[in-house]
Amino acid sequence: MPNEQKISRAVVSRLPKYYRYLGEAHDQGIKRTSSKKLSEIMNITASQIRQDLNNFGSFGLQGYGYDTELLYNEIGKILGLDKKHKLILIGCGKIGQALLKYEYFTSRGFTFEAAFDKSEDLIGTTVNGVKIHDVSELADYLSTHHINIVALTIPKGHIGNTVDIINKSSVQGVWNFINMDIEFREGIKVENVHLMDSLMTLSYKIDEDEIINRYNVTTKGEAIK
Amino acid sequence: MPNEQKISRAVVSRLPKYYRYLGEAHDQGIKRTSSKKLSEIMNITASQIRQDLNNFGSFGLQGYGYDTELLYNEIGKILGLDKKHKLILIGCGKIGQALLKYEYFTSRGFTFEAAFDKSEDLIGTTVNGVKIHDVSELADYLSTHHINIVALTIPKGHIGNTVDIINKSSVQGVWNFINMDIEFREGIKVENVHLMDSLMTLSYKIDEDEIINRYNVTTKGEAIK
DNA sequence: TAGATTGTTAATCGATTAACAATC
DNA sequence: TAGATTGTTAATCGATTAACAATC
Repeated sequence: MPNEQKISRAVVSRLPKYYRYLGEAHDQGIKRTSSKKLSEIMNITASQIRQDLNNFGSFGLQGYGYDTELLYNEIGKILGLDKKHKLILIGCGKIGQALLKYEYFTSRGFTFEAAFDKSEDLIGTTVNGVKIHDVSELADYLSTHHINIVALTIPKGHIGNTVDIINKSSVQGVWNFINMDIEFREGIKVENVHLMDSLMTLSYKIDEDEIINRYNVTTKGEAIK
Repeated sequence: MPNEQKISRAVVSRLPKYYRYLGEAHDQGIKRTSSKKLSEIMNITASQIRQDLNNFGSFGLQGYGYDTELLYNEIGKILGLDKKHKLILIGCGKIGQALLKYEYFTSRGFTFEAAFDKSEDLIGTTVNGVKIHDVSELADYLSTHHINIVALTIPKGHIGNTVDIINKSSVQGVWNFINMDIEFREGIKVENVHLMDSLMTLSYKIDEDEIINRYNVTTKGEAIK
């Protein structure tokens, strides 16, 4: 609150990657690492790694480097993985069910407490131990259970009053798989997974050289010569 | 080739977003727009929008703005959406099947030609009209069919020689849902969907203020006063 | 001790924002 | 014509890289 010095999104986006590589190193029994060693396996400069870490503290030792496990755990704490996170799922289509079944989330402290759908065929059934409720019970559920994160996996056209219900709850974050940007109330953090955007980006990359050339030649005089 | 002036990743990541908003405006019958109007609905500065577009050409008219449909189509072309893309799916779990069923991909020219899995229960069946083959036929399939993009949705531990097979094929891009960074041969473009990273990022955002405070107080002297 | 590597400051590079002439 | 808005150049801001003193 006093020192509201935000960390840049570029840094934050690298944290899970550090966590992943440190976890692998730790699993391989590597007790000690350094910004130089990490930079080689991660394709990030050693300087950037040290700068990134220094946003949060000093975790290394001069002349030695970093203790793999210690750094792994520290980054885990920065990412909030030392806490339990309670999730609910709204929308139990294929993607939603995939999330319910992905054990890796549970092992990192993210557990689905309930799921919601409007399909009669799904309501009352259970996926990986998680019960699917009628979505009409959503507002009531959220007012009687403390939930940290909502995973939103309903089709774009079926949102209805879901956003309102979430805004009136004490939910802290929304993991949004719907292919649109949704504004929630102040205080609710949003992380988007826009699959269509991702696929379009891949399509762009594939033809990038050709595309740049096309537009350079067409529109920029000097590019012809 | 002559003017290999790469476009920054920051710009590229905004292109699908422009495409999305322009598509919505077009659907609403809005014939004409401007960097100012777009900036208001997209929370991007007008200046940045104009800079981004100018990487590819001049699509507007002074004093007028942009023709919604024209700009929509131009960005579509930049993203390669004027071409057909043939995909195959490797790994027919829940996420894979979700991809097979998502009609929006097809409507943008991305079609799944075949799917592969190792489960006896799935081989020979069909999901949304796409036949599931034995993964042992993958190398043979890729050598006899021209495929642009591979969607990789197998569990981390079951990769086997899949990467080798892809590297030996003429595939242009890999849409990777496996929670690890995979190096493919030169020329194959990769787009990652790291769901665990995404969820960790959300977890970070939720506790961001607290985390920054914790580390500031602990490690930075001046933050205490 | 000599070598290694951090934490951190300074330099560079790149991306975003501002400004404005051109012109519809 | 007057007003609007582009395309583009210049200014600013922020992120990355380089350098190095501190020190294990």
